[in-house]
Amino acid sequence: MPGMSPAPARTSREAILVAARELLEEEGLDAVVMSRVAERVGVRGPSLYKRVPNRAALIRAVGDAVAADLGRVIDAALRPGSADAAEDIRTLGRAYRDFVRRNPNGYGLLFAHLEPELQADPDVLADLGRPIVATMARLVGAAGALGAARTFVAWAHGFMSMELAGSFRLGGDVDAAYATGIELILAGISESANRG
Amino acid sequence: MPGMSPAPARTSREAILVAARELLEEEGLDAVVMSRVAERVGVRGPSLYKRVPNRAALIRAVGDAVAADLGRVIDAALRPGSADAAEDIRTLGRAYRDFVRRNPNGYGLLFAHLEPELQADPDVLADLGRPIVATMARLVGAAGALGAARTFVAWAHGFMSMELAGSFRLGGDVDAAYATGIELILAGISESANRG
DNA sequence: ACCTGAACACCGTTCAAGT
DNA sequence: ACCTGAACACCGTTCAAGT
Repeated sequence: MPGMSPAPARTSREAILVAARELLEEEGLDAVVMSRVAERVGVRGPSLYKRVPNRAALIRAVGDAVAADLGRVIDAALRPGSADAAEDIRTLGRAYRDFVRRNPNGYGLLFAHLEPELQADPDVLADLGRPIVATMARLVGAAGALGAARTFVAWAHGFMSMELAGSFRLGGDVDAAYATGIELILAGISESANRG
Repeated sequence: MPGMSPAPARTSREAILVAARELLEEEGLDAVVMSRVAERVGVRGPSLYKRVPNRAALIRAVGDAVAADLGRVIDAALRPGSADAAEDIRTLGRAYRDFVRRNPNGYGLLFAHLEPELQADPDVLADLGRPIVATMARLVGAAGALGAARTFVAWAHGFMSMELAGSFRLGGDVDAAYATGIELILAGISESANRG
């Protein structure tokens, strides 16, 4: 028949991304091996290169997908019209932690310091911050919003980074420390806003 | 002569660690390749296995060395007898950032989420926190010290993690954001301490 | 148009043979 | 006792040949 390909596609870029992300979460970044990804989607290693340029690009694309999911989580927590911005930040803090614990290795990809060619699109990451800045603006005004958002995000990210790395080894309740941290940051934010 | 080795050592574990750390800082973790480390110390790849069990152990040892250096930086900033604990925390915050910027890839090793076999000794990392908790105890009392230290360290680590990853892309002055963050955290700490 | 096996380069690691 | 080249397994990537 005219228009019929001599060899129909047996997989898709989407299936490859899903397989790579599963492998990442199940066994870590080292397990994301081209031949293993290929096996999961039913082809051989070399066939992947029809859909992705190379392994680094595949991993970057997985990071972009994780970032997109995280963006949806952030947007769901922050309703622009809500009356209580501080409560939105609390909701965001909890949702953020839930997301990271459900996607630990994918999240690790977003802020991995190493090997820039594996890094997700920086513009996508920057966009994650915008709704948080907007919510902070409702809390402390436009002038202090960026600084407040950066402090909150740095704290939340640092906390999760350390929790995932198993760095909380001095005892105490980690759940409680997270809740305390949110309140401490919120207190510091309103304190700083009142002073300046 | 009796007691003389048939083949004298041409390198040392220490030299290997130094070479690996240099390579890490100069070109990143992927550049820490056994044959390249060996070249720097004047032997061939297989000879390294007389001094270190394997690449993962070598990288863990580099991480331990970085952690030890960071520990000295922390101890230098926090003088147990000083009158002003809040000022000690400010000093620590600045010293911490300076250290991370001088050792970006080494620091990245300490909190890399990926590949647990590359992770530095968790007990060594935990010890880094003890003097910080002690300083916080002077600031807010023993009860809130651990929570305050965790919030501060999570923020500082998160900030540096994001700065290294190039995640601050919404404009503004990053130096100022760091200084603001320290004050915000300190304000939140005293606020929380006064309340509870 | 896509898939495959063969091939190549690169790297971690082992080991027998040298000194 | 340590060093080395050869060898092996594994992986990313390319490519000629199939359909």
